[in-house]
Amino acid sequence: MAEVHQTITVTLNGSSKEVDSAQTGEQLFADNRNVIAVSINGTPRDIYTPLHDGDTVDPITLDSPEGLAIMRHSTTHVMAQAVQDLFDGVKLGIGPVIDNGFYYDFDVAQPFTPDDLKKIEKRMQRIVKDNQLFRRRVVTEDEARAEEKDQQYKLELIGAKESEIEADAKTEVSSGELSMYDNIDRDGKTVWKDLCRGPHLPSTKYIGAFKLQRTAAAYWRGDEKNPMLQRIYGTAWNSKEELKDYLAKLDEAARRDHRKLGADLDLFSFPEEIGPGLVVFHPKGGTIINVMEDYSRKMHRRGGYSFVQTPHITKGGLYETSGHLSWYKDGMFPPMHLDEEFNADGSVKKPGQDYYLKPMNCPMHNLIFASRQRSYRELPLRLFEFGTVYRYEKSGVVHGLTRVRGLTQDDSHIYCTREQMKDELKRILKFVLQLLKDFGLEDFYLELSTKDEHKYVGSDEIWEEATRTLREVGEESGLELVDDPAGAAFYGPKISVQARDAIGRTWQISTLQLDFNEPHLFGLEYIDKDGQRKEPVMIHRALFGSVERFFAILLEHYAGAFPAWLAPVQVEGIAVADKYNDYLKSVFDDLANNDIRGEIDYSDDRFGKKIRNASKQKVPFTLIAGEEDASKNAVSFRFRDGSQLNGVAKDYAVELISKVCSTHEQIVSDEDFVRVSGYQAA
RNA sequence: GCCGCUUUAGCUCAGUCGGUAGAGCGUCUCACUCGUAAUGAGAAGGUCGACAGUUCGAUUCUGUCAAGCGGCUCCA
Repeated sequence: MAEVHQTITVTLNGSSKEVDSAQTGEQLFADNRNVIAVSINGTPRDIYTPLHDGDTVDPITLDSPEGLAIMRHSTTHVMAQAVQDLFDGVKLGIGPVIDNGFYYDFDVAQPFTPDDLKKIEKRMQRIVKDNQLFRRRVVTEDEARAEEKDQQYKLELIGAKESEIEADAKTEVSSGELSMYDNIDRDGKTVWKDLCRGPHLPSTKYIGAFKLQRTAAAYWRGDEKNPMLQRIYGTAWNSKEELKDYLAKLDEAARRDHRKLGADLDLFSFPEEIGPGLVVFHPKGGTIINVMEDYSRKMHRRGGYSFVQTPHITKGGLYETSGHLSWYKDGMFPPMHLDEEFNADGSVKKPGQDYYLKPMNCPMHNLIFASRQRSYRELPLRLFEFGTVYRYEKSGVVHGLTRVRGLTQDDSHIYCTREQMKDELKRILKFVLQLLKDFGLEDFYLELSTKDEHKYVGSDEIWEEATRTLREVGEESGLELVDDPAGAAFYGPKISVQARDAIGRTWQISTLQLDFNEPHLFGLEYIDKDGQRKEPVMIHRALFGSVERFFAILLEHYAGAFPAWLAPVQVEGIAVADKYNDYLKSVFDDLANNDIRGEIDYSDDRFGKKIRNASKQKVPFTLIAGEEDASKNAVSFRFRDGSQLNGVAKDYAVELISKVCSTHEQIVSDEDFVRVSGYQAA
């Protein structure tokens, strides 16, 4: 077939350009070897994709986010090829790009071993070295079926409607047409092929540095009724340095793991005798929890909240009314059946009662609201409690302090009128952000979770109003607002506050949920100005979320080096020799009288060892006393970075420490200390 | 709950090709009394996760269970 050359006009770098119709991105951007694909009218395509008159064409370079994703996706193809080379009868699932890397799901006879991963990685290196071309080939549905006849999972995707395809699977079959990608070796032979939407790199040589990280199992299409496939996770970067940096970041995250720090710093444990997901806080962890709760109580007192207290168990009827029993029965501990009595013939004389551990505080707060007639003058009524709840989390999901079976929520339910609700929500959001900032988190964004069509109660109108109100509050906050479709609880939409920690990870922390349903289910009402009974609106909110989880987040955020106000031991005392212990004790008595948490190391370790221990325990301030200090009635400070402030008069030292511990400042050096305390040299 | 891996002293980990175990740190004791990240010596500490099975004999092999880890699903 003879090629018909004609001149077409494309928009390139914002200006029109006339080019030969045989030209593709490959020729247009030939001078920049970093261009590995093109964006045609906003859609990423392979670099050799034919252009048409009127197209807007932009280069996609390897170092752009799109380019990096294309490189990672091409790497998963290489991985799949390596796996099929090395193992027989492998069926392919899907192989999408994820944050920082990629995965591919395989149906194999035997799960992969760490050794297998090494072999696969080696094979991948060879494929990359071979410099195979990635070539796209459009196929009809019938052709695709014929080519993938042994690949049951691909066949399923070929048959699926666009709307039935999960986000991750769209890398394979979305965009209206089906295509196969062939890997072609130097001899022009197709050595491997995969059903894929693309785009891909021009060839494997553009693949930078990659590493296979771990294997895991995953249900086909994320459904636990489907077969389990073996997933291999990998990460890929444009250079060895970037890969190294990324792996270092993972190491840093592992170093901060709250489970490890919790043991190292003697903060908490999960005794096997108690059961999975049930934590005990040791004295130091308990101290931190107390400081957190005390501060939170103080802020809530100032914020116009009323403190309530409710029991840990209840008759089941309460959760039937709220709907939790029908929605979350599997997530609740099974009931205790009490007070059942039988007749002599074995028949039931008295049916008895089912009592449940409470999974939620809201129904109990509703009963407090309903305990007497309420006036509009009382609204907004803000009930607050550190409420401990128990949830029967499935065995495989329990994880450190972030997913437990017993947890304490800093839970509040706010009852207000529809007119008040928007202002109240804004007020709460402000309150939340202030509190989180006081704990040292600074970088936030919001997520708006909307109705799950398969899991909700109440009318569409109510959901719309609630969602619209939350969206307005979110938008007016000035923070970034991200949508989370179908993420809401069954009773109402929510805004959650996401915070970035010291190493850039995001955590969902506070939630604000708007609920028009529960007040109705519980028949809550107040008497309005006009004497009419009206239904209040209810706002559910937790700021820490769970105290345990927030504790874990802080622990990881600070890597165990808490600012002084939160630190379990604020000051460690180390005498240069035993004979100065009594002198040091007099300083620590003064500190204790000023509510400073101090501890003297009376062990018979040597001085250097005591310094090392205090340092490993990440105590903010170490006070040292030896001959030089005692003779001058002074002490010497040592800070976390090893810097010092020597010969500070004893009383002045106590004053300075009291002052800095009343702030929320993070102090790591003598300079920080001088700045925050206002220290003046004598 | 599902898939895979793991479980040896308080912690981190060696080890036994089936004949009931060892180090470092920590703990305790003694000596040392020392000025900024590990003083020295000694001692205690383990039914080798639990229960079955195979075996003359099981920490080791097999099975079941439990707990932990990495994921999946779930998360009011």
